[in-house]
Amino acid sequence: MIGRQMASSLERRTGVSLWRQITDQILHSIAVGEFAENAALPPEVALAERYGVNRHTVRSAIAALVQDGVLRAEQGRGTFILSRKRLSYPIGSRTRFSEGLQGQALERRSVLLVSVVEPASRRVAEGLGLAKGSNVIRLETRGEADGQPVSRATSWFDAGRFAGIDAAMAETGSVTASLERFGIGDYLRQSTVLSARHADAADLADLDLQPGAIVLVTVAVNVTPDGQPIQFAETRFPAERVELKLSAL
Amino acid sequence: MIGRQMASSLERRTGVSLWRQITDQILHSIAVGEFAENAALPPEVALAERYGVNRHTVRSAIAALVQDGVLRAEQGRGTFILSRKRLSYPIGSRTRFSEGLQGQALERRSVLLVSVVEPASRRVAEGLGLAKGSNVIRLETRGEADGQPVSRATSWFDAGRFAGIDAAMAETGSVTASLERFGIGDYLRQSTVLSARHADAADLADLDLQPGAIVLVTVAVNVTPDGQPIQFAETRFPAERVELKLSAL
DNA sequence: AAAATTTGTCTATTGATTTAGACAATTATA
DNA sequence: TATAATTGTCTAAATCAATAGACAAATTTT
Repeated sequence: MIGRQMASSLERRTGVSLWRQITDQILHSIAVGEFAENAALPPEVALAERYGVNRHTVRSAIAALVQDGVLRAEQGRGTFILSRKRLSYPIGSRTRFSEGLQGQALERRSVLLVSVVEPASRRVAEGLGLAKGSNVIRLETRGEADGQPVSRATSWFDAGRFAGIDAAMAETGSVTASLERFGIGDYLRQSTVLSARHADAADLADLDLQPGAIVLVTVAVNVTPDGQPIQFAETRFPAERVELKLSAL
Repeated sequence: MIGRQMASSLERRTGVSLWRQITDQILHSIAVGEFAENAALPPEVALAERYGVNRHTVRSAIAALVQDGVLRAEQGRGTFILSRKRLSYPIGSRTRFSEGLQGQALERRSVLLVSVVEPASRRVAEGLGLAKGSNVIRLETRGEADGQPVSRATSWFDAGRFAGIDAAMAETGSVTASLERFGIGDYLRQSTVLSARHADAADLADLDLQPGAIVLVTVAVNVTPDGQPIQFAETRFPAERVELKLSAL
C-alpha cells in the first residue's frame, strides 16, 4: 500500500463533485492493486459507507467508470473490474514511440491529424535554435496502442530543412522513418521537461477522455548526435492510461 | 504558444464545476505566458465572454485564485497576477533534493513528519529486494523551498540495516547526510516511474493545496553503486508549483 | 423454494452551482 | 469634473449534485 491508506475522506464544496472524486479513488485503488483485477468491486453499500456518502453518489461514480469501459456492472452479481493496465511508456535519451511499447500492446501506430506551416513562436524558435518567426512545420499526431489513444503530440520542425516531412509522416506513420528520408539516421533526446495538468477540450476529444481527466505533459527537444536540434515537441499522455518509466542510461 | 490555442470551451455536466475548470485555464494561461506576470488579467466581463459563462462564474474562479495567493484583485483597477514561477526540479540518475534547486530558491529543507516501523507490503518488498513482511522503516517527509511545500515523500528503508535512520533524518534533514552515517557515500537512482493524479486529502493538507489539485508522482528505487537497493520512495509534487526536468539520462 | 445479496429504478427533498439583472464603490481617463 | 471602466454586493430564479427511502429485478446462497 503506497502512501497513507487513510479514511478516504473526500472534500466538499471544492468545485469537484463527490462522484468525480470517487472515480479517482476507485481508479487509484485499482492501480495500486487494492481492488484486484477481474474481481468484483465491494458492493455499493460498502463503498458508500467507506467514502461516507449516499449509495446514489457511489452509483454516479460507478456509472462514469462503466461508461468509460473500466467497470462492468451486473445486476444481482456485482460490479467487475475490466482490468485495463496502464501502459508503461519508456522515456530516456533514445525514446521512440513504437519501440518502447513492445510486448505491452499488439498494435501500435501514430496517426497524423494536422500539418501546417507557420512562423515559429519564441518558445519553439528557442528550442530549435532558429530566429523567431522562421517558418516551421507543425505536426499534430496521435499515438495509439491496440486502437486506444495513448498520446497526443504537437511537434515542430525547421520548414527549410524538413520540407515534406508531413507527407513522409502521413505515409510512414513514424517520426524515425520520416527523419531517415532526410538523412537523419540517429537522434537523441536532449532535454525533457515534465508537468501535469487537466486535459483541455481539444485533448479530451482527441484522446477520448472524460472531462476532468489529467494529462502528463512532456516538452522535449530531439537533436542529432552532434547536438543539432531537429525537433521540438510537446506530448500529452492520459495519466489514467499511461505511466512514464525513466530508463537509466 | 504551445498546443492549440482554441476557443477555450469548457465541458459541462462533468463533475468538475465550471469555475474550477476556469481556475485551471487561468493557471495554464499564466504558465504558458499568455497572461504576463505582474500584469492585469483581462477584465471579468471579457473573461466571461471568452469562456462562455456568466460573469459570476468567472468571479468564483478568480476568488479561488485570490484565496490561493495567485491573484490580487483591486476594485476599480483590475485583477493582477502575483504568480510565483514553477520550480524546475531536476531528476536523473543522481537526483538529490537540495542540490537540484540551487539558484531557484533561497532556503530549502526537508521536514520529517512521521517515522514508523512496519512490515513491508509486497510492492515495497519487491522494490527493496526483501522478503514480504520484513520490517521496514517508513519515513514521511515534506520538502520545502522558501517556506513553500514543493514535495511530499513516503520512503522505505530496510529496518535491519538502517535502524536509527529516522533519528538521523530528524537531525540532519537530509537523506544523503543520513545515509552517510550508514557508510553509504554514494547512491544512484535505479528506476523511476512517473504518473499523475488528483491529490488525496492527506497530500492536500501537507502540501497546502486547494482540493482538486494535481500531483506528479514518482516511484523510485535508489541503489548503491554496486546495485544494492537501499531506498524505495514515492514522492508527490504539486503540479502547479513544480515541473520535473529530466537530466543526464 | 426461500432467503439473502446485489444492482436497477423511481420519487422527493435539500443544498450547491450557474445564470440573470441591477446597482454601489473605486479607480483611471477624457 | 464628468465619464468610462472595473471590481464588489445583493436578490432571484433555474439547473445540477447529493441525500433519503422504498421497492423491483437478477443472482447467489441456504
